[in-house]
Amino acid sequence: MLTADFFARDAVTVAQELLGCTLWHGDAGGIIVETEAYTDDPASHAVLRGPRGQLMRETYGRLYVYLIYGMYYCLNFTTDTRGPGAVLIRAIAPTHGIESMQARTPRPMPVHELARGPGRLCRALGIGREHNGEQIGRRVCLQPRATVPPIASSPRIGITQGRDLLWRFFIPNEPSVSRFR
DNA sequence: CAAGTGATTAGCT
DNA sequence: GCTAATCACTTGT
Repeated sequence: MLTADFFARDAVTVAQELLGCTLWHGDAGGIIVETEAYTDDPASHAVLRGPRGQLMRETYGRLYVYLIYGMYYCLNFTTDTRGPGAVLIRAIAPTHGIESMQARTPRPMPVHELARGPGRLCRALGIGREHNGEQIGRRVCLQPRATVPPIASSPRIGITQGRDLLWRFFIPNEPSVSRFR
C-alpha cells in the first residue's frame, strides 16, 4: 500500500509514478491511466488564498477534493514537503467493483467510460466533499504498480494558463484515457 | 457547440 | 458584509 511518504516529492514526479498504480475506494478500484501535475504555476489552485490553496501548499499525502461547475468532483492527492503540489487523477481503467460503479451512473455505460475524465472518476468511485483533507490510506487506498507502464505527456486539459507545460501524463492506447482536444 | 450548476474567491464597500 | 466572476467538466443537440 502506498503511504504519505510516496507523496513527499514534487508533483511532476509523483504524477508519472502514479500511472499504473491501482486506486481503491470500498470495493471499487482500477488502474490509474491519466494524471496531471499542479505546483505553483498560474493554473494551480495553490495561488488561491483560501483553504483550497492552503491544503495544497501545506500538506502532502492527503486527498484534495473539490466541486467544479456545480455538479462534479475532482480528486487530487497533495504532494511535496517543500512547497505547493497536487496531482489530479483524471482517469482509471476499472478493474473491480464494476457493478458499484454502474449503480452510481445515471445510465449504463461501457466499462472503459465509467471513470474516463475526473468528474466521472469521482462519480464512479463515490468520492465527494466528505473526503476532502483525508489522509491517503484511510478510506481511499493506493496499491503500487507491478510494472512500469509506457508514459506519454501533453499539455493539461481545460486550463487557460500554463498551456506550455507538458504536465498531463497518460498511458498510450488505453481506452479509459480521456480524448485529447 | 452551448448550457447547466453551485461553491469559492477576490475585490469592493 | 455583499456581489460578480470564475471554474483542473459533462452531456445532449
